[in-house]
Amino acid sequence: MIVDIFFSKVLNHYVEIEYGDALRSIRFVRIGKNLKQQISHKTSYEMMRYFEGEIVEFSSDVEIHHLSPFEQKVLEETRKIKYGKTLTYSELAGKIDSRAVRAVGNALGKNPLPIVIPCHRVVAKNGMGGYSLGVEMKIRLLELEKKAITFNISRMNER
DNA sequence: GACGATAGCCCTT
DNA sequence: AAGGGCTATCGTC
Repeated sequence: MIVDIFFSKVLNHYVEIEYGDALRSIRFVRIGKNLKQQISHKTSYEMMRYFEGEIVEFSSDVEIHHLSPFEQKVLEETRKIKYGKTLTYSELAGKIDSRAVRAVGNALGKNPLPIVIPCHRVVAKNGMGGYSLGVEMKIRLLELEKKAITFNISRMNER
């Protein structure tokens, strides 16, 4: 088992990424008890670039087999949401042929791999909805992506 | 059975 | 127009 760690300026948090056979868990910690950066895995580099404002699609395999079938379906569907896009809880439910809108929210709350499984891109129909790591962080992530997208568009228009 | 990271309706100010 | 109460819905615990 490997644990990678680096500091994210935008979030003002350390990011701890645990690998087993595949990507196992991602956690954010505020205070580093003299944590030193340690990066050995491709996904960790991708995450660093993500936080720098690059438009990144994550490639790694993901360990979620310990979760219920429903939760796995929700998270797999969430994974398909493209960078900078958002979906509502009910739209996501519809995609997996369910009307359990609130159960979707509950499943997302158990997401062991935030960012890589972009649960911050699932929002309420009228408003932001919740986020297990605090709505503040959700907002910051969505803003990061919005900026990255508009920056990219303005670069395209330069030529 | 109760509880949600929901949503829609209906009522009041 | 904004906010509060009520209810349908359904997967977890």
